[in-house]
Amino acid sequence: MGASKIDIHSTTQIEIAELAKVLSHPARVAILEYIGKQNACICTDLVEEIGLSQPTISQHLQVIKKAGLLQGNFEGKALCYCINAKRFKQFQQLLNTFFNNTSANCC
Amino acid sequence: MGASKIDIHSTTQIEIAELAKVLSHPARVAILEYIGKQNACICTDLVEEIGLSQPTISQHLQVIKKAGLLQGNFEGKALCYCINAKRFKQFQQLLNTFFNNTSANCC
DNA sequence: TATTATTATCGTAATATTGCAATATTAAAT
DNA sequence: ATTTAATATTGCAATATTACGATAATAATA
Repeated sequence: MGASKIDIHSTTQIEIAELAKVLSHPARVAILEYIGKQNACICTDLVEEIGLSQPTISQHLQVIKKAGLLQGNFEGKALCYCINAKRFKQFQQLLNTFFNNTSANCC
Repeated sequence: MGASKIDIHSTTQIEIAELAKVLSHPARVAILEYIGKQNACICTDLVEEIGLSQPTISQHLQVIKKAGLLQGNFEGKALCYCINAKRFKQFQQLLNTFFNNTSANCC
């Protein structure tokens, strides 16, 4: 096969996986860190900041965007990327709930 | 290409990505949830619990193990899987540090 | 309107992931 | 020592991801 059998899992499990996938590549971690560090919204220099080609950065941005973690102006020149704080917080809470419900109680 | 250019990223970024990759598949989220829910260490019925074949479950367990999130007895019969609480906590803290350092301050 | 700077998309290649059937390995029990 | 129950490994097919060059699209500016 190869494709995931997502139909056998709960919606929460799927959402955790979808969001975790965003952080599952160091470039996307770096992109989020960089955008978060900037006070301004103009994030055009990600390419030389991260060290990957412009199409690759754009592709990574799509992944982050698709998960709802970015907001702003996405077309044409003078882009404005910034983190969707609400969704970002939601992500953090989802993970912390998972962590706290999954603590080990043996060994 | 296809392979990741991991050499251009910080060790923290790589570690976040490696750990996030564990949660980037709903089956692995489900496995961790199930093992965490058990009070005992014997977790042999993952196959029918999750709904994937035994080799597939085993493969997912390797991924979780490789990231250091499981501990116990890994060979032969009478397995004893449980969550490595220390590493698990470390994972949670790593993510929370990332989240707290990456909050949005524009838009 | 033409230019320019910036981002997105397309096409393609290399690698990784996901899944399972078949088989091998392991360790306890008979 | 054989059997048995449980997990790991191998081999393979299908799909997904990662990366980049070339090109298209976008919107502000000259």
